[in-house]
Amino acid sequence: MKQLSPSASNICFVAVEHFADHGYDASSLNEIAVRAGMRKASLYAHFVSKDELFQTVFEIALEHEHQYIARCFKEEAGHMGVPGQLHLERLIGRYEVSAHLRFLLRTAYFPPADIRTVITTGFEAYLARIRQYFQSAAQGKYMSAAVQPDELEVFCDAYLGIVDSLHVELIYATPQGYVKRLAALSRVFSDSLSMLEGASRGGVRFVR
Amino acid sequence: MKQLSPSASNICFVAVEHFADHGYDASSLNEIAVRAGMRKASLYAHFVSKDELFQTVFEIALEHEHQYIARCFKEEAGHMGVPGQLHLERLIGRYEVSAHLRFLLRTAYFPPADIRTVITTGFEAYLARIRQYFQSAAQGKYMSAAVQPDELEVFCDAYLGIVDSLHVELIYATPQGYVKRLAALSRVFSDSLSMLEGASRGGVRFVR
Amino acid sequence: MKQLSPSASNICFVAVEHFADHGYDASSLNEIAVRAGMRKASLYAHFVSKDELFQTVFEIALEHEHQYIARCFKEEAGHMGVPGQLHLERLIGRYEVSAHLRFLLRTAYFPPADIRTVITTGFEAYLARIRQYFQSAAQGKYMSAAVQPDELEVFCDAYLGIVDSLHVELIYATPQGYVKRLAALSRVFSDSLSMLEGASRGGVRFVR
Amino acid sequence: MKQLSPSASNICFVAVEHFADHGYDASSLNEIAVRAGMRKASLYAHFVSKDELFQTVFEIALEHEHQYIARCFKEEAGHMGVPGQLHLERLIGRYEVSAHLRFLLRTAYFPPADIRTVITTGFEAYLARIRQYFQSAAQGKYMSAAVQPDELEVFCDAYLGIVDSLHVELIYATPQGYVKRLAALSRVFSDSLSMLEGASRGGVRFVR
DNA sequence: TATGAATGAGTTTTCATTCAT
DNA sequence: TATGAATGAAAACTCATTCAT
Repeated sequence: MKQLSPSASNICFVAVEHFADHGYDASSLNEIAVRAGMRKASLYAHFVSKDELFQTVFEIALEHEHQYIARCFKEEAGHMGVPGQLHLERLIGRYEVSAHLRFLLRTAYFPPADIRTVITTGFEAYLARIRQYFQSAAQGKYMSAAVQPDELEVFCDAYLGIVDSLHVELIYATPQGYVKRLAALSRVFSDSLSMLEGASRGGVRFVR
Repeated sequence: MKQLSPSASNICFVAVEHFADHGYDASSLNEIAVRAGMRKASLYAHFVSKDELFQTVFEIALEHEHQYIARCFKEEAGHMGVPGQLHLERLIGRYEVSAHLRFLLRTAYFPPADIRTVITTGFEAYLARIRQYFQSAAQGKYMSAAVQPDELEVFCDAYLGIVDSLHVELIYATPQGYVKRLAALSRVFSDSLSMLEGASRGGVRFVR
Repeated sequence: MKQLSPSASNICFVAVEHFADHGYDASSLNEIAVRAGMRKASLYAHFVSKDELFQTVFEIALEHEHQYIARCFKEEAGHMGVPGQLHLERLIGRYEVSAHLRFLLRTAYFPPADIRTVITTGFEAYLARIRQYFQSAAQGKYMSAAVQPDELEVFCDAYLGIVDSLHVELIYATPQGYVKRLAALSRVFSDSLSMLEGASRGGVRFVR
Repeated sequence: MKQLSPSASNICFVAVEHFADHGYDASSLNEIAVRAGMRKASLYAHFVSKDELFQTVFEIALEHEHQYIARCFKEEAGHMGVPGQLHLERLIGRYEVSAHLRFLLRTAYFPPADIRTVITTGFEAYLARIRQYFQSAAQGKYMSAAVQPDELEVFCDAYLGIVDSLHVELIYATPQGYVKRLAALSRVFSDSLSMLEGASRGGVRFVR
């Protein structure tokens, strides 16, 4: 990712919000420009087209969220509890705070037709990263040796499924809905995890 | 919902597809008209505005999917297995076949700003309906008397969470992804359900 | 002027108001039709085009106002006072009450380009009629033999000028303005008339 | 009134003519643009809407005619003769020469519904200015001390009435008509004025 | 006589993009 | 790097008119 000038950065900063709120089609370069403190034509000194701006913003958003995910799982490292729990719990706060995440989800779910591939590729990498972190955490923690690789795969899939489910809840529902859904899915998830180990040793549960 | 003339119906038929594929903003009345075999101006003999067309299409889509859901759960009635299983398994087929469902999800997740409320209200009713069916199925089946109301609530929440998770998978991912996710979430879900009953009687599992 | 069917009459009745309020260009056949209790297409069973409707309405309006003028001057016949006084005094009431008059003035002042000639010709006939009535009244009353023909002509011109001046006041101003203007112009007019006869015989004045 | 760029000025120059000839509704931005040597879309670099263009043109027209009126009465200052005479005599020339005046009258008489208030307010100020000038001239000239304030008011009203009457004549009639009407109203007006002073000193007459 | 449906031409307006400065 | 001006293309929408029924 190439380095951006301060002006270009500022444009991107404004643009993420705008694209996140309105989507690609309903976003106007004019509005973005004005909010960035310049005229529409000036954007073209920084980006060759709406598409390029959008893609740049996408890369930045990806980068931001990649790093966020890394921090999130790093912080969790020492903790007990179900792997990935911290990430799930913080998702709602992150969503409110990070236009990058809001942009990312909107764009990933319904990418502009012309750049579908780029978007899809990027977002899959993002999810793969989450999966990777979860997997490591899961392996590193309590599942040590006993767990079969294909069992692990199942829990990775389920975890990502839960992540997406919460994403959607964030997109169209209320905070109360999010909390309920998080509780429900966490419960189910940890129930299942606990069965892995056998009731004898006592399952790990998400706690809220 | 008022009765539509054949022409108006045809327009809607074309429009669902179009809106589902491109979203509200990127859809052009011109294209819809041409695909419906008429000129742009003729649309206005049937719908007073793009908004009205869109909302009509939304109502139709809701109606269609309401009925689909009803059929789906009705058919499942006699079956054994986890409640709502049939719905989940058929989701991918439905998504491929029903522009109404594709339209519904896209619209619900990112509604046009001007009619957000209408859309949200309608979609919440749709989800509430699914929850209702699941709940009935769950009560009617194996959970009989023993299950506490708040436990049931949790499983309803989890079920809807799974539904949304699969929706998202359908929207941005491949069929393989869908199958894996369905398996994973089903496994987790039925694990958790099985714990409800106690290991003694042997848990019910989703089977694929 | 051809006889109109009841439906056609009703359309015209609605149309005068509409044209008077919005002018030719800003009037829509759709609105006129709806207010006349039918659909746009049905208008064409009665009039071959917007133009023809407009012209028919114009003829009707002319006819109405011709008759009104006749009544007005006839009623004045026996009265003392300045000739044409009654007409001037009643103008404001007529304007409020008669969409035909409002239509007539608007149309005469700014006729649709395509039918300028027709309109102009018609309206000039209307003014000529007023002039005629005024002239007769003037001759018949106190100006008897002594007044030179060219003097009479001047007062005719002045009278029509006053009429137009009041028309304009009605069009763009308030009732108070009308009253003031009427008083002022009447005063001036009767002053001048009174000089015709010489102070000896005592001038006739408009009185309000 | 904000300063206009040369392009914007040129557009306005073209637009006054167009609006004066066709009125608001029958004027097309496309035609105005083309006559101004540009494409339709370019207008929007200078004016945000048809309304804004129209209002700007209205302000310009008002300004122009305000200044014209000022010049007219200033030039008359030294003259003998009836106050406001010069203005009346030059009206026809002004009307032919000044699209601004033609625009002003058309717009004032039948303003677009949406901006009626703005138009009315502006035009009333224009008329008030004329009245003011006339009043000063009348006071300054021969009416010195003897004339009662309410008498003066009457002549102001009459003068404005005459102005409007001539306006209308310009709008719908021929130059010959104008000349006749001017003569007639001037005669009547000066007759009445002359009565003010008493026959002894000899009245002032409009002469043509 | 009335109308639902269709349509060509035209409306105002928006937008991404270009280019000379 | 920034911008004012211009523009082609397209948007949503309106309108008078036609025509089969």
